[in-house]
Amino acid sequence: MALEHAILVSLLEKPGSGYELARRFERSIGYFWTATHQQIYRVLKRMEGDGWIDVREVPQQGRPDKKEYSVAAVGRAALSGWLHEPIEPESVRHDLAVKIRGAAFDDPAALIREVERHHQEHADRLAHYLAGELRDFTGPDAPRTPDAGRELQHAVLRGGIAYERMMLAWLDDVLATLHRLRP
Amino acid sequence: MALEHAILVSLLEKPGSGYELARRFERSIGYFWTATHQQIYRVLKRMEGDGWIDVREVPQQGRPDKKEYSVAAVGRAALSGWLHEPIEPESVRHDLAVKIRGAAFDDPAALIREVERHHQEHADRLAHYLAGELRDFTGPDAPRTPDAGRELQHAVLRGGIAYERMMLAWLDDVLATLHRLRP
DNA sequence: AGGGCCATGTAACTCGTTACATGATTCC
DNA sequence: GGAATCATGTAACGAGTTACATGGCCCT
Repeated sequence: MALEHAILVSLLEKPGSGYELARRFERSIGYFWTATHQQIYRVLKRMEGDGWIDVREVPQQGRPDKKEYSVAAVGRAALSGWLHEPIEPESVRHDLAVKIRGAAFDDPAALIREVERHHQEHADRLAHYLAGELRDFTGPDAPRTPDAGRELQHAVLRGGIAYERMMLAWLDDVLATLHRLRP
Repeated sequence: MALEHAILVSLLEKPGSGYELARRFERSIGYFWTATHQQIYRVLKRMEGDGWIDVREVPQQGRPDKKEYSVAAVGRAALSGWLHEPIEPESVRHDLAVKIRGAAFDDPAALIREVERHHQEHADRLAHYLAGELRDFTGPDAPRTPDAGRELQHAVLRGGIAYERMMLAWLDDVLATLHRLRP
């Protein structure tokens, strides 16, 4: 539902091709929304058909030509409309929680490795976000000029950081529980 | 991908009908997985066809008859297999984060109401989880006998609690940011 | 008489994932 | 020579959402 809106926001921040959008969804946008290039190309087609975005063919040397998309007036209006209508808080989906409750009917100790893997993955993500924060917001090379857009991006990033820290603490808790259950 | 496994876990904890499963997915299971009754009935059909679960028609008085499902040996094996294969940590999806970044191209102050609504909703969920924790795990009426299944359920619930607390703190942060950006 | 709960489902649609496909350039 | 990056897509399938449908019981 919100993929088209996420694309609009990203294109407003900076116009770009489907490929570039896919890369952004792997990086900065990735900590609150994910999408593959297949999905993105499909949605871009539809958005173009609906007049939400404009395309510009950009010939390039040494690499394939690309289509650069930018937000049209209709798209901006669509985004504004969406921003003003209320949405429901997301419901969470945690495969791992299903596994943890399922472990009661299997071998709980066998889950330890899996939980440790997840712990590592979240630690990596946290490190990545913290590096980004230092680079773009709190480090010495970060811009000092006040900018609403940057402030809001930073607030979202802080959300990603808080999420990863919470997950790490909880996974520690789960690991302790699993160890306690061992014979 | 994990809905069928979530159903298996729930049916192992206690057999029940599609309707009862739907209710559980609104309550206890709801803090790590959601599903509507339409989805559940569809998947139950498939699982029954695959021999994962057994059905028993239960005639009732004063209410419609129901089909009580329980996990068959094949289903137990399927769950065990799934528990032993690694899964990737979930990627997050946050509509609200899209909105916050989008607010830079609209009126940031208009988002305050929306963020406050989400704050309220998460506060409600937290209160609900804490009440459940007191009732089932930490209160005076909670069972005292050591039980691996209960320990694991409690660990998952602590995850839900940690998540809601994190969200509340982050939404406070976002609100402060939005107020700071006001003229 | 009307609303809510119990109980089961079908149908249509959108969204997301996985696999397949192509082709040039750059770097090691 | 082979892998990685840039760049765009199609096709098939599985998962999730929304709307519609039925019908009896219980309570006010």
